[in-house]
Amino acid sequence: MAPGMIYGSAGAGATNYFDGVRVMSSSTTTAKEHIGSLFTPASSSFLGSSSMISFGGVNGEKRSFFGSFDQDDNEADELGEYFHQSEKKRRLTDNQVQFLEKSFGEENKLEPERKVQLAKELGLQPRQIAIWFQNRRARWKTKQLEKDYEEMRNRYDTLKSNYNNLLKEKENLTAEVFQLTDKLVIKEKGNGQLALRDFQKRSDASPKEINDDPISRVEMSDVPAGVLKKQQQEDLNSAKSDVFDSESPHYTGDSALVFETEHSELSQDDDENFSKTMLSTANLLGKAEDDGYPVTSLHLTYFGFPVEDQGFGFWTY
DNA sequence: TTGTGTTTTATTGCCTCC
DNA sequence: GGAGGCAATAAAACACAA
Repeated sequence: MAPGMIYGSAGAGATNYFDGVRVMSSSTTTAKEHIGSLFTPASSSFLGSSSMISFGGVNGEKRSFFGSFDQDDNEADELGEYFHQSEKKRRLTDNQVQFLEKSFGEENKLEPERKVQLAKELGLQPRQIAIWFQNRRARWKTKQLEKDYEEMRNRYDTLKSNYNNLLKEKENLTAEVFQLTDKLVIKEKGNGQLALRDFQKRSDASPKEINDDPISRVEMSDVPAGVLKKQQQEDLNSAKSDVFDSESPHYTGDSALVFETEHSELSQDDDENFSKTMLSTANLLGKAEDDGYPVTSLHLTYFGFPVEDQGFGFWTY
């Protein structure tokens, strides 16, 4: 705003303010002209308006009003200083701001009556009160947004932390499963009792039977190709165990191998589900591998899958 | 003292409501 | 159509480091 202008000049189609009231007009008459005709220095009710009139040459100096403000000064001195500021934008006094803040705290919207009342009490233009409230609402909104953002970020951080903890827990549990599996394998090795007596039953179960089973069918899609291939090989009786060598006392010269595990103790009914269990196991191993846990030939071997790579095979474990 | 960033006051244009 | 709210913006006032 140019110095000396009162709430904006009346340019073509411009918005003007007369005594705090917004005037939408194309008139070229400036608000100053209106105010000037009404200005009466003795009128206390016009103090606010006078604050918006150019004081160029009255004081000549620019001074920091807030910086020099003494809290002990009375209201009159304060207003006096207020009006002695230069013609440009003037900051409200501490007392004025305090008063407005208090009012804003009570209600952040401004009814017309309240606006006029505040303007009278503070010696300001009603329009100035309206502007102050508008700007104050904008500041409040910004602060509120920052607060909301901070709150959401904290919630996100908490969720993320919980997620990471769960992930870690899952990793630990998976590692534990593998450790226990390894121990079981070692235990089996110690017993040295690998049985093949169930071999015949299992080898009788054709791949078709397995794949026709609804449970197996669902799980088949999750079995890694490599593991599946081995399983199919086994089921087709086309592969010869590479784990047992021909000199092993348990070697029968037949294709698949079966360890002597709890499986051998299973009932006839349970045994029929053995192939399904094998697929489930393969599924588990495949998932573990997907999760980044190395599935060794040891694991495959333990669960009854033929393993070709003997670099770290069963007997040398 | 000066440059620069922040805050405050005020304007403008658009929108909604009555 | 007028009054008032809001977002975007301008510009003065202010704070502060170099």
